[in-house]
Amino acid sequence: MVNNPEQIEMGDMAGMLGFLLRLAQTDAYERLFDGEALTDASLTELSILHLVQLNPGIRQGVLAKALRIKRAHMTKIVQALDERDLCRFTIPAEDRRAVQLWLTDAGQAMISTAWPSVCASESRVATGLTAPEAVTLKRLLRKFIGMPPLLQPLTEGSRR
Amino acid sequence: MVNNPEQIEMGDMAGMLGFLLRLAQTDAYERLFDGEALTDASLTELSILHLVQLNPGIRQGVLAKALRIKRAHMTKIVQALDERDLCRFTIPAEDRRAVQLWLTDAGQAMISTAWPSVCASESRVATGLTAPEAVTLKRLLRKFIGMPPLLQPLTEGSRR
DNA sequence: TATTGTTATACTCTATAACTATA
DNA sequence: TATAGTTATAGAGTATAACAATA
Repeated sequence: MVNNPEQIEMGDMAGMLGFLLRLAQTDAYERLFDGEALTDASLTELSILHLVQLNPGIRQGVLAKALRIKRAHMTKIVQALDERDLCRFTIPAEDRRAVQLWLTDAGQAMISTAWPSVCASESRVATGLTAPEAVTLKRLLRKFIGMPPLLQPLTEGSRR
Repeated sequence: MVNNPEQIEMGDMAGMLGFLLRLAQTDAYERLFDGEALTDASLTELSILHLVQLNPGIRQGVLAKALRIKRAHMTKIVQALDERDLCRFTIPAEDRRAVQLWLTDAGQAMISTAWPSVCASESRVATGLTAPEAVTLKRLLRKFIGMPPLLQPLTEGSRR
C-alpha cells in the first residue's frame, strides 16, 4: 500500500511557487500515459511535430524558445526526427543562417494518429481539481509564462 | 534584443495542463537566483537540508516521496551530503531497513544562513502575477499535488 | 512476499563554450 | 559585432532493474 501515513512538515516550501510547480510538473508527467509508454516518439518529439504541423516552416530557434529547449539540444532532437524521416529542414534565402522545419508525409501521418491519444491522456491529468479550478489554474499558468490568454475558452482547436 | 516577434500557434498545447506546468517550472527556475549561482549546495540539497531541519530523524524514503526524487537518486544525494559533513544517518532499532536523517552542526549552520536567501529569491519568482493571483495559483497547485491546504494563509485574519 | 535502501547502467536534459556561417 | 545554428563535453536528473537486508 502506498498511503502516506507520515505527515511531514514542509515549512516554507509549502508556500514556494517554484517548488509547487516542480512537484506539480512531476505529478502531471507521472499521470500522463499512466503506465503506457510512448513507443514511436517521446512527448517532446510529439510536441515538436504538433507545432511544426501547425506552424509549417517555423524556425528551429523559435520552436526552441517556445518549448524552453536549449538550442544545442534542439539541434539533436531535430536531427533525430530528420533521420527518422519525420521532418525536413530548409534554409530560407532571406536569412541563410536560419533553419525552417517542415513535416514529411510520414511525419504528418505519425502526428495525426499519435496526437489524439496525447490529448486524451492529457485531459486526464487534472484529476483532483474541479473543472473550473483546472480552467483557473491553466489561465494563471499562461499568465505566469507570458502566453497570450485563450480567446475561445474550451471547445475545439482554434484557427486563424 | 530578445523580443518575441514571432507569434506562434500553440494549438492544443495552450490548453494542456502538463505542458503549461513544464513551461512554468522552467521559467520559475530561470527566475530563481537570476544569474547568481548557488555555490555551496544545489537547490535540491538545500531543500533536503531544510526538510531534515524541520523533520529531524525523517526517513530517507519519506523525504524522497515528498520531493518526488527516486530512491536510487536520493541515496546518492544523501551520500554526498554525508561526505560533506552536512548530515548524518542512523538505523532505527524498530525497523532496521530504514535510514533516519539528521543535520550535523555544520548542516544546521549552512542551512540557517543559506535558506533565507532561497526564500528571498523565491519570493521574486511570481513576477507578472498579482498577489491574489499568486495565492490562488499556489492554492490550486497544492490541491493538484495533494498537499494539505495552508491553514493560515499568510497574514492574520484567516478562518476556515 | 513485500519493503527499504543500494548499486549499476543507460538515457535524457541541461549548461557551457568554442566554432561556422551568415547578417 | 551580433545572431542562428552546430559540435563537443561535463554534469544533473531520470528510469530501470538486480540485489541485500529486513519485515
